[in-house]
Amino acid sequence: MQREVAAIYKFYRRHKRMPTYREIAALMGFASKNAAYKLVQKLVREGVLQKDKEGRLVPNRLRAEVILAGVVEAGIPSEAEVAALERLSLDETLIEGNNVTYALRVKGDSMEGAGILEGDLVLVECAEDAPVGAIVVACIDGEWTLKYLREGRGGRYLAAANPRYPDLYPSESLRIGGIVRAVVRTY
Amino acid sequence: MQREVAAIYKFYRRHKRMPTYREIAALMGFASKNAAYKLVQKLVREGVLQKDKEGRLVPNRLRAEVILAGVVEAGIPSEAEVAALERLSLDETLIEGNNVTYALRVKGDSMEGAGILEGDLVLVECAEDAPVGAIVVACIDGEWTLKYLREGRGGRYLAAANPRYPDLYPSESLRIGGIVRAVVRTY
DNA sequence: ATAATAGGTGAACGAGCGTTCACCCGTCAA
DNA sequence: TTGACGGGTGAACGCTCGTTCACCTATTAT
Repeated sequence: MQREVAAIYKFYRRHKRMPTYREIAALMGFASKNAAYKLVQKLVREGVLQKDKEGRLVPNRLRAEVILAGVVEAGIPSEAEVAALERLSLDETLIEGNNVTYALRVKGDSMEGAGILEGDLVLVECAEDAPVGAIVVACIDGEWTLKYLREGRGGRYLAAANPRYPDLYPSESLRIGGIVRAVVRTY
Repeated sequence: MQREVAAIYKFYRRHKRMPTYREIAALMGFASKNAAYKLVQKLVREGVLQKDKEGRLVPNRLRAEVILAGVVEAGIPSEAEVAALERLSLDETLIEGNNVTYALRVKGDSMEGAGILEGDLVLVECAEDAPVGAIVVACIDGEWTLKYLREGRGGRYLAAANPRYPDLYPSESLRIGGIVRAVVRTY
């Protein structure tokens, strides 16, 4: 039972799609794809697999996504509570824009005040413009940096979140490369 | 051109499968799925998309995931550089442990010094024990909280990363619920 | 002006899809 | 002994898939 599910997810990982019933039958050694159909029905009934409304097999979110368990003060949920909780795909949540998203490793402590530390990964959506106040990856006078985008009398400039760093006013050019959409830190 | 590819991969991320030609047509606003077919053919010819030998559209795994583009100082890579860069699936990277991983929303500013702000999402791997020094979700005298796990003469205690908060020594019990493996913040 | 081309529509085709039906055969309970 | 049942086979059904064909514009090159 568990072996069957593992085989299906192995197929999914290798092919980046769920198998057809014919392929499941081959995976399990069945001669008839109907045997695979009945097996899948059983697994769906048990909640191990899922189908979308068109009947296509969909990878179970439990295996692919994070369980959103409320706030810290609520603590770790019991196994019984987990069923009712929302799921969250990080890939989906963090890369939602239509533009290309890059991950950049942060160097230095200039954005420490905004909770962005050295070594963090920032997810940057490519954009040539950004709203004032956003955290941007920008090229100022030929050098790339990660800062707040601010606007003053003299036009736009870059500001660190760390008071030990001065504001940066462009002497020649200020080109925005992208907007920071998310910060990810792993331990 | 880049917009179309992005839309297709956005569909892939949301549905965990590639779209059919009919769905691509809907995505692009075409009335005929043949327009989608021709578009895909062009993209395949350019190597932006791939098909397997059965003619199914296959995600160019290089695009379904985040492009790891080096450090901030290197800036946004040009389209030519992108081909050589590493890719990264956030779901896979952030949920690597064998135990169940939960996402918890952070309340309060007690871990501000560690770059964990109010509203951030912490990914917590369930565990009943944790190494000293780790950031843990723990239940101290019946209350759940997010702190550093420390050890002193009197045994283990919890410490905030914000100096305005006192260390917490358990008067009765200190139960560890999980270890913080990652922090995610979206803007 | 004319031809060629890129990019769209709409209809059609065979193949493969998910699904259903009828049937077979061990196992187990009544 | 009998009958229900779980798990398998094989054939069949519509629907949707990828693919092809004929045709219709605009735009561009000759």
